[in-house]
Amino acid sequence: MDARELAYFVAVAEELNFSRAAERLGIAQPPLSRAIKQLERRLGVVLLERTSRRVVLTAAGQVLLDEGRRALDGLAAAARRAQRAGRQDPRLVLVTKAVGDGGMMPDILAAYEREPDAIPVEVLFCGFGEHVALLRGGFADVGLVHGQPDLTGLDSEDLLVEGQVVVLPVRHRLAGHEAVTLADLEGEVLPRWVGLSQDGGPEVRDAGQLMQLIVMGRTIAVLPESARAYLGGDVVCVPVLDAPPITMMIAWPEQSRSPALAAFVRAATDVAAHRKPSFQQVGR
Amino acid sequence: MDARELAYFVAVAEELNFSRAAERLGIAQPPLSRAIKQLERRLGVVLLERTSRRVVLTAAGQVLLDEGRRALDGLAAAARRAQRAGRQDPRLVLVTKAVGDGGMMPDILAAYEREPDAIPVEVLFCGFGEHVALLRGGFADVGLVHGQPDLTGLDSEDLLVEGQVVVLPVRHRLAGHEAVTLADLEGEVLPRWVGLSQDGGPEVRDAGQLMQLIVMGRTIAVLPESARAYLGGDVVCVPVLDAPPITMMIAWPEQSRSPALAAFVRAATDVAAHRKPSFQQVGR
DNA sequence: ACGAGCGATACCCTGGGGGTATGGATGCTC
DNA sequence: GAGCATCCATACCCCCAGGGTATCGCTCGT
Repeated sequence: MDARELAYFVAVAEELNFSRAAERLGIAQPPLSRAIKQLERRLGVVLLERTSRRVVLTAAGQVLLDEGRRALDGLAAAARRAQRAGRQDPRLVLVTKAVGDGGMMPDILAAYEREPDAIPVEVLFCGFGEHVALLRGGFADVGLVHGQPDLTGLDSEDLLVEGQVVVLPVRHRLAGHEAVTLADLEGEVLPRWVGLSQDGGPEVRDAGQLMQLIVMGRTIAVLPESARAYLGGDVVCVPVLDAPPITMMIAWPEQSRSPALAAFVRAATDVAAHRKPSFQQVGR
Repeated sequence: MDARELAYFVAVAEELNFSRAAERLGIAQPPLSRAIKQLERRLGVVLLERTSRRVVLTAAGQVLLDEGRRALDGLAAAARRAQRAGRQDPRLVLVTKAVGDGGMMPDILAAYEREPDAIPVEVLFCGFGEHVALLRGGFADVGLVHGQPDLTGLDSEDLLVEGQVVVLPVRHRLAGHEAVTLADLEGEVLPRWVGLSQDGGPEVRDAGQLMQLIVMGRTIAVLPESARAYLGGDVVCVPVLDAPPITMMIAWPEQSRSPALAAFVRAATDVAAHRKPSFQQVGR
C-alpha cells in the first residue's frame, strides 16, 4: 500500500470532510476524492460512507484509521532514526521531564560514561507525557518516565519506586508536621499542569512557576520525593504516607538493540539498584 | 517518506546487490539505483557504501533496514486488517497450534458464544512459531501461544501454567513409572520439529507424525500435560516432575480494541481461571 | 424555492518513475 | 597484465499517475 494514499485517507477520516482534508494536505479536493476511491478499490473495501452531505467511517475505515496512523508513525519514526544514526557525531538522546529524574541523573550519566560503548548523551527536556511520543516518533533514544503511561511500542524497565511528598509554603498549617495523609490535604488547591485537562487550581507550565505559586501560598503540590533536591529554601516537604507510590521507569523503542542504548539501560538500572531506599512507604 | 522507496531500499539492503534486488522487485537496475539515491538525498543520509564491486550498509542503513522492515510490515498489516474488517461476514480469526490449546478450546469457544459481542470464530492452525507472525501481519486477530516467543507488537495475557509429561510407547522402560525426572530421560532420542533448527532425532511436522514415531518406538516427546487429551491408546504419559512449566498465553495485536476481540480474551481468561489445576509441579 | 456546501466527474498538463543502452570501475583468471 | 565478467552509475526517452481547474448534482437549512 502506498503511504501517501494512506496519509490522505487518515486526513479525510479525521476531518470527515474532503474539502477541509484536502486543504490540510495542501492539494485540491478532486485529486483527494480520486485517491481515496483508488485506495478503496485497491483494498477492495469501502472505507467511507459518503452522502453528499456527510461522511462517516465504515467499520473497515475505523480499523484503517487506527492502524494506519500507527503505521505512518512507524514509517516516519524509521526515517528519523535512520537520519539520526547517519549523523557523523553519534548522540544518545535522552528525554526526561525537568524534575523527573529522581535525582539520579548525575549518577546515571557518570556510570554510563564508564561503559565501553558510551557515546555523548544529549538531554532533551519535554512537557507532560511527551516522552512516549518522542520515543515512538524516533526523536529520542531513551527516556525516564513516571506514572503509568501507555507504553505500547516501547520496552521499559522499572528503576525505582518513590513515595510522594507534599510541597508546602513555610507558613502553611501543615508545614510543621512530620508526615501527612491524603485526608489532610482535603480542600487544598492543587495546581493544574498544562496538557492535563483536569481543572481546578492555577495553571502551571514548569517547576519554576509551580515553586513561585507555592511560595506565594496560592497552591501546594504533591510530587515524588526526589523532587526535594530541586526545591529552594522557602518551601517545606512533608511525606504523604498514603499517596500512591510513583514508579520511575526507563523506556526505549521496542527492539532497539544498539550497544550505546544497552549500555545506558545497564548503567541506569545499576544506579537505581544500588540507590539507598527513601522514606518508608505505608502499605503497598 | 514513500513506502515504495523504503521497500526498494530494504530489498537492496537484504541482497547487498542492486541487480539482484531489482530483479526481485521486478524492475530494472537503473531506476532502482536512482530511487536509492533519491531516498538518500531525501533523508540527507548515506545508507549504502558502494564500491563498484561490493555494497555494504552504513550504520544509518542498518538502522533503516531494521526499522524499515517493521514499518513496512505495519503498513501491510494495517491494510490486511482493514480488508478483513470490511468483509461483510465478520470473523474472528483465532490462530493456534494443533495440540496447543491446553484442552480448553471447546470451553473457550462455548464461553465466547455466550458473550454478547461474539462473532463467528475461524480457527487457523499454524506451524511452529508462526502465530506471532500471523498476528503481527494482520492475518489473525488472536492466538493461543506457548513458550516465550518474542511478543513485541503484541499484547498478551497468561492463561495457565502447565506441567509437562513425557509421551512414551507402552513398552518403554519408563512406561510403568508414576513420574520421572529429566535425568531419567538422559540419552533418549527426542524429535526435531520442523522449523526448529536443533538437530538430533527424527524430523516431525505435526502431532500425527510424532505419534506414529512414538508408537514405533523411534522417539519420545515431552509435551504440555494437556496434550494428553489428544493422544491415542498406544502411548503412555508420565509426568516429568522437574521439566520447566509451560505457560500458555493468549495474545493479540497491540491496542486492538474491537469488542469481539475483547469478549474473546475475557472468555478465555475466565475459562482458564476456573479450570482445575493439573498435576502438581515440583519447585516453581 | 433558493442558495450554500460538499463530493463526484470531466478534462488537461506536468513530473517522476520506469525502460534501454552504455559507460567506467574493479576483481578474477589464465 | 590483458581480457573478461560483474556491477553500479549515467544518459536519454517515454508514458501515465497524480495534481490542477471547471463544473455538475445532490442535499439540507432558511
